[in-house]
Parts: sequence; structure tokens; C-alpha cells
Amino acid sequence: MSLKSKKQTMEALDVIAELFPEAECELVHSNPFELLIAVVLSAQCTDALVNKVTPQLFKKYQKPEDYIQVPLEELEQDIRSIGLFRSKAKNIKKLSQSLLESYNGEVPKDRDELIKLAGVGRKTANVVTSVAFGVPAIAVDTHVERVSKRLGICRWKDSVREVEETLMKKIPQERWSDSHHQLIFFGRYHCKAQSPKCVQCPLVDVCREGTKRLKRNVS
DNA sequence: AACTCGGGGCA
DNA sequence: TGCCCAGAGTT
Repeated sequence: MSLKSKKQTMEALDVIAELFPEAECELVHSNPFELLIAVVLSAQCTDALVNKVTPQLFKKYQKPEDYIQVPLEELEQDIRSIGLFRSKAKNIKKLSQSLLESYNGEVPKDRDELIKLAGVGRKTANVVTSVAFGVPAIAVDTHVERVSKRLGICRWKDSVREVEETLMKKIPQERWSDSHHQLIFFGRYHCKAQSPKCVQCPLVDVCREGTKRLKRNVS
């Protein structure tokens, strides 16, 4: 099966953009440091869950120093209602330490620097650079990966890195950030992992799974 | 490449 | 009440 061309990819993305024209980062934050913490917290849990703890959290902790000074158990307690809180608390303390030691307590704008921080991987680094600093980037999370594969924008067997590279090749740079958010919204609310809304999907005929699902009478 | 980590949310 | 969701780190 041949890969979808640039033109076909952009046609599909235009349809998605029409469905979610207002798509943007859903993590509540008011500066790059808060965003970084929010994205680290959001690993393996939903943005909605993170948004429940961050208002109180950001009131209590504003600077890297605040996270360094607090006992680990207390920070764990403050984020207990979201998953993986132990490792996340440890990572936030480590990350804050690195920020102070190597970056004067500021969040670095360079993706390769961000990725060195504890708890920060490709996805987190891309979100922070693009949302906080306006650097064009495509962060590949499970939604982006699933949608890209179902629509044939990339190959089934592609790694996260390959998905990212393919998307960057097929999408003009000025649309990276918008498309990234629109793909996430499309995956989260429409092209869901288990129960995608194929019946009302404008892209069924393009999709590798859609028509099969409809024939099996799966909505 | 496969496995682990830990909760909330929803059927 | 048990299944589904969601990245980074480790081996």
C-alpha cells in the first residue's frame, strides 16, 4: 500500500481542521514553567485530571526552588489524585534542580535541552517548545499516532519518531502547531481508540479501518 | 520492542 | 467492578 501523498494528507487535515478549528493546548498554565510542570504531570493521564490539581499546585509552587525545598512526601500528597504520582514528584524535584543548576531557573527554549530534563521526553519537549515559545513542532502522542496510522498518513509499523518525521515532511511548517492540536482533538473526541465515530466521520472512505468497522456494524 | 508504573473515569 | 486511558524510563 502506497503512502498517502502530501496533497491527500493536507486534504484530510483540512477536513479535521474544519471539525476542530479552535483546537489548542488544554493544559491550564500561565507561563512556560507552569506549562512544563503540567505536561510532565499529564504523562499517562488526561489533561482534565491535571487541570484539577494545577490551580492549587501553582498557587503553592511558583519557582523551581519551591519544588526543591518541599519534602518529597508532601509533593506526592499534592498530586496524589493523578496517576504515577511518586515518579512524577521525583521527576519534578529533579527537573527543578537541573533548571536551577544549568539554566538559571529558566525553562530552556531548545528542544534538545528540554529532553535532558527528568520526566521530559520527545512529546513533552515538543509541546513546551511549541506552546510556550511558538517554535513550530509536532508532538506525537497516542492520539496523533493512531489517527495518522488509521488515515494512512504514515505506515502502521512506524515508530513514534517516524510518525513525527513523516508528519513534518507532509505538513508545511507554518501549519505544524495547528495541525498537531487538531489531530489530538480529532483522536481524543472523534477518532477514539476503542469506539471511533465512524458513522458520522467525513473521512471513513479515506480510513484504513473505517469502512471495515462500518461493515461489521461497529460504530 | 516489551514492560512497568498508579491513579480517575466510565460502562 | 473491571476495563480503558495515557508517556517516559529501563532493560
